[in-house]
Amino acid sequence: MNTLAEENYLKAIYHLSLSDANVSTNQIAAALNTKAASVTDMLKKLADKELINYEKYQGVTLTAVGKKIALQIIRKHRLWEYFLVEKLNFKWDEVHEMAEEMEHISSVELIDRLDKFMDYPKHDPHGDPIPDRDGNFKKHELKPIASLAVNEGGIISGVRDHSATFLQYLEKQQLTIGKKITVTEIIDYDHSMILQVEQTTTHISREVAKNLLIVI
Amino acid sequence: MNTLAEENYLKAIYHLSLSDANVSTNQIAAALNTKAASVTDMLKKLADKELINYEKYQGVTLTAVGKKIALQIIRKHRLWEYFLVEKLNFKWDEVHEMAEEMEHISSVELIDRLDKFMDYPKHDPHGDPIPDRDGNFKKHELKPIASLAVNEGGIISGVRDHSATFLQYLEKQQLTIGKKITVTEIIDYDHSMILQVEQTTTHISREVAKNLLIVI
DNA sequence: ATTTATTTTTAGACAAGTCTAAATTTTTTA
DNA sequence: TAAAAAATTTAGACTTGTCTAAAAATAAAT
Repeated sequence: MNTLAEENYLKAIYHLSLSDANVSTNQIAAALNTKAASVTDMLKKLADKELINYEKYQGVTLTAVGKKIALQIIRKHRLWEYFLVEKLNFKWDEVHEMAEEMEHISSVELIDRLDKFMDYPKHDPHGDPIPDRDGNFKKHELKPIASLAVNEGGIISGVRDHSATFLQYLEKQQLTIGKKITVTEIIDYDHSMILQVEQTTTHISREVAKNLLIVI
Repeated sequence: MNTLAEENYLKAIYHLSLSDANVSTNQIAAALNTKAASVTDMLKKLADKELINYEKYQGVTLTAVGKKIALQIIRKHRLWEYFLVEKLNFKWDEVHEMAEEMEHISSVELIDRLDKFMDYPKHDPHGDPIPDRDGNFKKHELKPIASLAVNEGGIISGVRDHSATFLQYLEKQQLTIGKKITVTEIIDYDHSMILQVEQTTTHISREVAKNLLIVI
């Protein structure tokens, strides 16, 4: 199998390649809190194992095999997050670090049984889709609240920022997954938005509106 | 915290020190499938961290701190084994390897919540006691069936050999935790024993009788 | 009580993964 | 399009944990 470091690189490359097809050395270094020189060393090893396509100075993409491994790790991460929240009653801002460790437990049988135990959840506590055992998942169309006009709305279904502070803020404002929201006003000056959230009214900054995702 | 290797050494030393107060380099090497030279290196590191008492050529004992860490790891191992068997329906001979990985998940809060989720089990699927969060557990008096005389008996409550092949054999013979057994005959020639196990009669070798433990 | 055998430690080496500093390539900008 | 800036790679070093081979210490045996 692959080492812990290799798994973390593949996962980071996968996530980064969602926004940029070609992932750069510096992007990876930033994501993994390491130095560009270290990344270059590892990229060579991953290329030798044919898990990434790598040309010096040109950035990387995952091979089919590399992508599959990355998706298995993400599957494990998200299933464990679901377990921690739904079975052990952790809050959604508390589970990331633990899942970072748990995603490296190797047994496939274990994760399939965990999936069954929880009745095959489709999304983790932050709304991110959980790939099935073959790495497939359907990405529903998420858009940031910031992209809405007045009187438009939808169901809160995901976040772009997964930091604990952002999640805690949302929790406090009751802006959690599943809530129905409608934009009632957009302030010209700073593009902040006033939302109708079920019974109540909330005022959010553009920063927040950009990081909170809905499905229409 | 401690590295994975350090944790495995502490755990191995703990287990070995149950039979020998002073644990030798070679015993540790055998337990961890490594070489004596590697063990010596690690013993120096653990001694520097004051997790073991180590005098060259004299073997080692755990310090109070080292023992506490070892017991936390064993607590985690056994709770995860219980989870795998009771919640995910694995068989008792399938869980050891998975728990070997899971025992290194660091969060104490996680393991305490897992403990609560399962309603504070006292024993793992093999009958071994699960230490509480402070490392305490009461060891009930287990004795091998081999030590019994005719007409004596008890409740199967543990195993000395944790290998999958032994556990599978016991499963097939219905010699599982909780079963009440009585010795009906001991064969002089090979010290094998005939047992009454609930409704049925089973013949076991001395080898098996030495590795199957009961409480009277 | 020496010699022999066993156990343990030391010395030196290696792989994985990381780092800093310097060199090289690519990109940007004037 | 040449010079400056930014990004990337190379070179060499360090740590952790492991190994083999040789040396040293302890235990066993004649």
